[in-house]
Amino acid sequence: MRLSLTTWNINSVRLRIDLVAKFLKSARPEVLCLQETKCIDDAFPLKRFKRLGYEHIALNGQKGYHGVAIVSKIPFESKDIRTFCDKVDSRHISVSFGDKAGIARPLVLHNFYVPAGGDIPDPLVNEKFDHKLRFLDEMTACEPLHPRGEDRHILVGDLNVAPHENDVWSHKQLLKVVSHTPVETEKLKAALEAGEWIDVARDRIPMSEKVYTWWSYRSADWTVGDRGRRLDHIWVSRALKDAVQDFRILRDARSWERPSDHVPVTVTLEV
DNA sequence: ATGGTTGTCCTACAA
Repeated sequence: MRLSLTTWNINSVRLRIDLVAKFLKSARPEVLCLQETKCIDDAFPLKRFKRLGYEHIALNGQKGYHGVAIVSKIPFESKDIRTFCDKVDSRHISVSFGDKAGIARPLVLHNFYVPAGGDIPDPLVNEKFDHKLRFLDEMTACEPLHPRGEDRHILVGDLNVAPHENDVWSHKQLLKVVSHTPVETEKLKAALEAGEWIDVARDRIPMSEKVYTWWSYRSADWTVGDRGRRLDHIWVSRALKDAVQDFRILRDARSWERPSDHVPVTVTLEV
């Protein structure tokens, strides 16, 4: 069975529901993981997704900020929500796929929205950066994020860290910019290694090649200088490494009308 | 150059 799965920080699902519909109609992934939905669950555009054929929906929203969702064409067995750093922020949701979807060996999917961390990369002065670092530490320590043996787990989301030199437009110029500071990149790599995850983008694309999924709104023309960062990630457990058939970043979506600053990132697996 | 833009929801705040 082909399972295509997209992660996309949508920066308000209500404002951009037409862009989401446009994407789903053309790409038709089985599963879409959204971050920064920015609405309470009662305000989520459920009917629109159902009309598009995405009838199975798991929500963890909050008013105005953050918010994650998983919308799916195939049914899931169970849903789980975790909290981090003793906050009620909506930054995680997970589901598992199994018999109901015709999948014999279970698949567990985690969708994350890691704190952005504010502007100043010093945890002593900037509480938001401190929160981000503690959040990453908790991810590393979180036992359910340590798939072992034949466990088939997928972790996606806006992790708000660009871990490698070629995950940013200028390694040198971004070393003191939140998202690419050594303390963050080391903590993200620690989380990856603790779970023995495969970073699908870097498993498929040579380290020497620039790869971005986000371009700031704070420039008149996002294409000038191609000043992007790779903040959105898809990780799979080792048991799924050879199941990966395709990986793509829909860069074009950054040019759509009233776009999100992030673009959809899709993996296709043979499960 | 130390700016710049966007979204939520009403005034700053988070990203």
